[in-house]
Amino acid sequence: MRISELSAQSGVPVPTIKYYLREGLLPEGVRSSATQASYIELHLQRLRVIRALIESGVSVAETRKVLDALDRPPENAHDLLGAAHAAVTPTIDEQLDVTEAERLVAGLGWQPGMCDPNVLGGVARALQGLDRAGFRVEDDLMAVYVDCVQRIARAEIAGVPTESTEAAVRYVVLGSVLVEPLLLALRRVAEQIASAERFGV
Amino acid sequence: MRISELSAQSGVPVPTIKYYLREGLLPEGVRSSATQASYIELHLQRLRVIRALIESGVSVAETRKVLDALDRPPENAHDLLGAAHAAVTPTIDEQLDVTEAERLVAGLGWQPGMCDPNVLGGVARALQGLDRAGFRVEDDLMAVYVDCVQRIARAEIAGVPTESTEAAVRYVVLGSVLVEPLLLALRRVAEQIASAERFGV
DNA sequence: TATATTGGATAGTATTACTATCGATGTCAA
DNA sequence: TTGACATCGATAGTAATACTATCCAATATA
Repeated sequence: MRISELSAQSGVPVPTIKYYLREGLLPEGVRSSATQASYIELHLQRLRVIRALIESGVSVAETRKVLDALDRPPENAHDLLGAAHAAVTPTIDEQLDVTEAERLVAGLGWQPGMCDPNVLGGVARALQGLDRAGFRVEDDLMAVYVDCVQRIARAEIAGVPTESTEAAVRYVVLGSVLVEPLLLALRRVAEQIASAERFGV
Repeated sequence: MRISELSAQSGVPVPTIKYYLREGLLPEGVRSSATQASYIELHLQRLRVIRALIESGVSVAETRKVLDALDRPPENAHDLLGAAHAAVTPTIDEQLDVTEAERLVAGLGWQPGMCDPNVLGGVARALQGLDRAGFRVEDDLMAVYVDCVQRIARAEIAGVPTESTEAAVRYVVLGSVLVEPLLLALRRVAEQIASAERFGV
């Protein structure tokens, strides 16, 4: 497959594919001469993953990190998940108070050192944003949030395929990132329906 | 309060405040002369909301729409939620197939016309992204997602305060948008914990 | 052999979210 | 009252991001 066919099959313009090659998102094709390289099905798949990530709001730089995690999977599944999360979680600054976040995730069975500091910091940052905006989440609602994410996470982790590392890697890395827009979109639909139920159409 | 004090109190630089004024995110202060305006507590609050939204990943243009919904609330709470969702949901293009999305949200009690087409389209777009990336969500996991967002949405809508329109507006508009980062962050922590439980530390 | 395509390099563009500067006007402390 | 400083409003500049366009020499392909 030449680059023009890769473009036709994927719907991604040739200059954009070249850009992804330059940025290291897409591995080079097999060079047959100075001005020829051939691409295979793998490149097409990868290109689709790239588009899905970018359209999910993941930046090019983060996409590269996610793909790196896909390509060079850490020793075990747990570190792999950490790598995927680290790729899409901005690093936090030091002066963020995580005590409230720690208290909150204690309800998830969290104990010190149990997860990536940046991921915990993400909770702290979200709480800070709510607080600064003067928005308070009631305790019982927060309990619902915590309980639901726990159910979701357990169902997700229970479903990690074990037949091949390859499959597990895809599942964990893509699942943690690509499902996010789905969850947010579903929540909006559910909110509109619940609102219609309560306030009439 | 002069603009410099507004800046000091909020931590937002003066040129940025001027930018928000220009963009219509922040209402003008009371003009006392050609080169003087005074700002009140309301401006400080509004500025904090603006920062919280923008740091949640909402664009300036979307933030303006969210704030418009806060300021000129529609007749009823249901339309209000729709306005908030519309402000942060990109409009979808026509050639998106929503049949799969409709089938999915049927589990939420959805029926045709029950929610904003763009919000439903958001589900369709998320499903398309997963599909294009070759990622399949198993039916039982999807059922957990649907069940959880329903529980979350019902708890949220049940908690809408009724004592004042002002409070209801804040709750619905900010709650639907500002809670998103919190949910995603909590899910990541829950995933890491569930992963640690399953695969050992 | 004529035409088209490719790879690689470089430069240009559109958008977003600020950030800086300026001049006329205005405030306030000494 | 005088002089330093602040403010408003307008305009222009900047940094980052994600492409998009153009060019050239080197092949392919018809």
